[in-house]
Amino acid sequence: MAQQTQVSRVVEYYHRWLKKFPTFSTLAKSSPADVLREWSGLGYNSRALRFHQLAKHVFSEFHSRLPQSPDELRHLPGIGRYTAHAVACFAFNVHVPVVDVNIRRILTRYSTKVLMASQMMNDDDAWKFAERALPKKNVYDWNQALMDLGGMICTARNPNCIECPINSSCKSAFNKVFLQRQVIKKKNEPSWKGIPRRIYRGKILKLLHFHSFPVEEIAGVLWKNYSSKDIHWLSGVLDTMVINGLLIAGKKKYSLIQ
DNA sequence: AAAGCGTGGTT
DNA sequence: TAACCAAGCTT
Repeated sequence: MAQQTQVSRVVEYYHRWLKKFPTFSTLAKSSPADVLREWSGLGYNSRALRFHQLAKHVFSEFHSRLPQSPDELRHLPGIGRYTAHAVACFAFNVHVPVVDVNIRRILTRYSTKVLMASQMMNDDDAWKFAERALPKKNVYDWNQALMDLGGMICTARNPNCIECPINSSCKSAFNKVFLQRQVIKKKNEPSWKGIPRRIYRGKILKLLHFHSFPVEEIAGVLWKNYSSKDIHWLSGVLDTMVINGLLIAGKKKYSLIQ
């Protein structure tokens, strides 16, 4: 849930989720529709489907027990390098580093001498650094502390170097030029009628929470009036969502997978 | 391997 | 207020 999402926003979903799906078994036996409805509002809906897939896999193949090593965890759907290490460390107290966006930012700032480009250290370098810096004991606390430092002090914008416990050895402490502003890169994300496609996808998914609709009715909800080109574009979006496993296409209607 | 993915709070 | 940002991952 916390992938690319603030923990503060996750907390309530986390508790609701565990109440509804207390075990891998219950999650595995639920429908994608249930899972997506419960996830609604958190964003990145594919994560919910992958979590569902993960639960099915862990339930049927691993007797509802997660593996404890990052290498094994990594094979599971939705589990990448970060999450594998985070679960290993925080759930099973395995002696491994963790590199999330906060820690990568800290490591970058801490070790960067050249302040021209406010580029983040590349992922492999960050992981090597984190591995090398890992203490012999209390790795759980170490990783938590770094993430908290990144979240509360060494923030992306306006880091509070004055209160930072490592400001005396940090290469970019108090350096405004470097710390002020992050890289400005434009996404140029796909859009239609000036609205990003992901916004449509979110609306569509929510619209289909409890009813199935044909393309025309979905279009009617999205736009006051629409053309055949709009229908064509929308059909493409819906088909992609079907491919993504978010929807199924019936004879005439689209719906969640019950 | 760069693009694409949700949403809501902050600056 | 438009742009940035967030316990990343998949294709």
